[in-house]
Amino acid sequence: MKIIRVLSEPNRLHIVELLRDGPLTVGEIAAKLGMRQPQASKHLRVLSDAGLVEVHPSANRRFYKLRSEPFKELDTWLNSFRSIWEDRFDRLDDYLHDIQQQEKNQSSKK
Amino acid sequence: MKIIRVLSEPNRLHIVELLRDGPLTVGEIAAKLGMRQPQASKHLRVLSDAGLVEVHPSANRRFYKLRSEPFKELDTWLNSFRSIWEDRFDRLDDYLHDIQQQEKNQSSKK
DNA sequence: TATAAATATTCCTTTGAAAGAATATTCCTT
DNA sequence: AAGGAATATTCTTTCAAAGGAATATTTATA
Repeated sequence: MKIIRVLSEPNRLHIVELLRDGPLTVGEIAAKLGMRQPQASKHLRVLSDAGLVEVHPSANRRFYKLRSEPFKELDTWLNSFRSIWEDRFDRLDDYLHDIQQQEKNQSSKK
Repeated sequence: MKIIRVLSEPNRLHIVELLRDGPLTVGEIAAKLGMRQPQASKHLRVLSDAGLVEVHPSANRRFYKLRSEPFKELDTWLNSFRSIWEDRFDRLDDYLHDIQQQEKNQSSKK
């Protein structure tokens, strides 16, 4: 789950969202994000090391493009939580409520 | 997308995965993760501030439980990247699957 | 080949967040 | 009311990672 750690940096999240619409060069990314080129390169290095992007050199420039695997992985992980928001979990509230009642009764029992 | 920044800390990711199986108290979490109680409390504070968990006090203890909204939000965000890893052939299947999910959600919403 | 454009790397400084330790708070039990 | 268990908070220290600035590298073109 490297993707989460890597995307926790706001600029990198932004870069990934830019690349959602297609590959871009370093310069284009730097310009769109209002950052200097070295910073863009550094963030792209981190993204590349984590496997989130791949590079396609073209003449002078380098196009960065999203890779799918990390997103698939995140999707799989997220799916393991799906039962939580499909509201099968609400009876746990009742369970906790029962616990509270039991303890209340015990304490007032003597 | 606070959820990504909050889950970038490994211990917090671990806590969330523990809570996937149901609510736990601070002490239980600290024990299972081999960390000291104050650290557990501090991480839970961060998770709580970000809306990832909610608290259910019960006598001496406090049960922490996952909230669904941030996960839904992450799911929505992730879906905006789905075209990247599921091109042309699978599109129809995904569309149908999404429709089914939507109907499921609607019916459980009431 | 020299120069310019695009990109990468290195070094240094700064900053934010996590850990550690001690203490405070809350609530139950006796 | 006192003591104890569970949890929260505060303060300090530590450390990794991001930014800034300068420079190196690569590739194209004159």
